[in-house]
Amino acid sequence: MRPISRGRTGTSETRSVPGDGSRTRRPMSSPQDAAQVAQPYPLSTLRHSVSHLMASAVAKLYPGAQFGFGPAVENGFYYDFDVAVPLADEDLRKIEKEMARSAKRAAPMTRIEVTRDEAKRRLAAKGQHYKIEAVDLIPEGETITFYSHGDWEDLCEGPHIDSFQRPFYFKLLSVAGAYWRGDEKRPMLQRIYGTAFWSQEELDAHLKWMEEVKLRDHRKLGTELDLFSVHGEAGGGFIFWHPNLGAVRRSIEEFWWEVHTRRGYKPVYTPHVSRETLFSISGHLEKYADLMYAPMEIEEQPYRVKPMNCPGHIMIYKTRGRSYRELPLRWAELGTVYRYERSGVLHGMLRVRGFTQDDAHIFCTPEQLADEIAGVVDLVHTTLSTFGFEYTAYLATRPEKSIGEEAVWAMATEALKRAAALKNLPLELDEGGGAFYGPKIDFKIRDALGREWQNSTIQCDFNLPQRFDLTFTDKDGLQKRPIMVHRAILGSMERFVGGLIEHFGGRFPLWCAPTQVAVIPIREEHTEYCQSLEARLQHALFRVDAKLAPGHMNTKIKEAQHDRVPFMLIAGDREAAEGTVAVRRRDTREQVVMPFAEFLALAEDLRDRRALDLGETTTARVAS
RNA sequence: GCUGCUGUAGCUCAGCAGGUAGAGCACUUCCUUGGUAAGGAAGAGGUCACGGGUUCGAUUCCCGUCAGCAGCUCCA
Repeated sequence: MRPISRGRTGTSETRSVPGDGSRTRRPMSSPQDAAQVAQPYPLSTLRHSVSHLMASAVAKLYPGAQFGFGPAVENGFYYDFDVAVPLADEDLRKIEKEMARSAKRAAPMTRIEVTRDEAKRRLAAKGQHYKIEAVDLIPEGETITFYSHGDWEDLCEGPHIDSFQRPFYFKLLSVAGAYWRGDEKRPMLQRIYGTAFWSQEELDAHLKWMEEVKLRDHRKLGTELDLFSVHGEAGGGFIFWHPNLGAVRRSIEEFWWEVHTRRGYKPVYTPHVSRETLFSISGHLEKYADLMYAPMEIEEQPYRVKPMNCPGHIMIYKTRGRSYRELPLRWAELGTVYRYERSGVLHGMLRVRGFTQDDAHIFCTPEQLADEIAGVVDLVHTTLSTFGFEYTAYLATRPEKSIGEEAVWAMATEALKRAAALKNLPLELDEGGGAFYGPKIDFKIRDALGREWQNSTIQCDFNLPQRFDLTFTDKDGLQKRPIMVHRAILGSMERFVGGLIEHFGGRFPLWCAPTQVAVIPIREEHTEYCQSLEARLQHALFRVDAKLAPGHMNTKIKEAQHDRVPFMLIAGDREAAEGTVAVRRRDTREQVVMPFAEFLALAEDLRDRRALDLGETTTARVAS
């Protein structure tokens, strides 16, 4: 299906939607992909064919163009070109027009088989040296084919649609650089992304979905809702959390500590800077040197800012002898780490240089491993479902380059499997995807827009306990080595909250919304009553925005709507006299009048059980 | 880091073939006392990202730096 993209698998085909910034946040198929009506060819075949059509248009418009690969991808297709001039958006429109013309002119697509030499001869005749290289990537013994339409032909395994006479709808979306064969040491080509569908409706729906993605972009909402900022003066990749997002984070942290405390985790705090020695014992200096910041000198000793929290937790473990009686130890830290990321990869809150992991380490015996992992699986479920995420779990097994005895790997992998089985967690297999120091379970969550990202992880580690010579005294009096489990559920506060902004489109559930209740007086003389509402709400620990400044009620309602405040309480003569409030929920224009105490009880209930919705009111009368 | 693009008021953006700038929203003040998404008027706000260069003169042209955007490569 993607013959000419042989040699490239996976990652790049997940990047077709603008606004996507990281591999851990791949856009999945938009809903339209699934909705297509029965066609003789899969959508990907159409898209791949359309990429050929695009290539032929580029060949015509930009003589001398060299061609790379042009596969169908998740949400469309791309083709890489080496053309002398940088392509801009206007060029895309030009190419689209030429595509439409040549689709009419040169409708049928035909396939021919050639020998390896013939293939190279044909490509050499056109001076297509990337394509000649591509021929060499085709395994010996495989049939080599060209597909053509009109006077354009392309090395390609197919399949393709039979003819551009079939109705189809396409759009070219963006252009950006891409290294030839994904190798940064090779020349950079220009990649044009596009998409195609069988019907105009599907194309429109997809474009609309892309618009929605753009509207929800956490960077856009970050400005619009006064959530966070980054500053040139402070350097890229460092997030400044504004009070609004601070409130969101605090709520999440409280929730996080709550569920962790329930599961027997204890808080620890470790320094941000340590002597380099610590990281050379841990091996980070060697393994992760390129992501660590340069040393700073303190009294002639090199110190480093921490890229990970684990060595710190290990220091605590090692302060005294440990008995089997006290295992498992579960130590948690919202630990802020700093990692060097190349400037070009920084992306809002999703890819930064300083971030806070919701980290924890479990020190346990091999016998305890499965139960401990099962506990984390529970915790992952509790946490993710609170935000309305569905997820898939992947068991990542031993990679080629790894350390540790086979028996230990087998034991830990078995423990992961057993834990999953215990919790009825289906596991997909990620063969050889484990860390070099142990197997793991990764969780991929699916957000409200159908995009997938990876945050939660449970990793067994045989390496660090060994490097730091961790021991515990077992029942039999022998010194034994504990297993260390690294686990993060949210991943990092930055990435998780950045993703949450998009998942909720800025409309946070009540429990973590920046402002939870707006109080709006109808006239200035209702200020006093509104102040009393504000005080009572604040006393109940709600974040309240009492809009008491002079100004019109309508404007205040508009502001609260803009800020996506879950509840608006509006109060005038009647409400002040009766001790009631007119409650208006976000996303509806309806209001219900109820006694303030009733509202308070309702809101507290929604908040305290961290409901995703804003509830319903059945008892109160609808305001006239 | 690489390729391409971008940086003008708090935000969204005009403008300038080189003669130091404008709109809407937001903000301030005054008027408006309004029952569910923008009442009216006036005002304030800019070293046109920063540093060099070319020029009589640079926000505009050139170079560099910083930051951002779309990707590539790599990760929570």
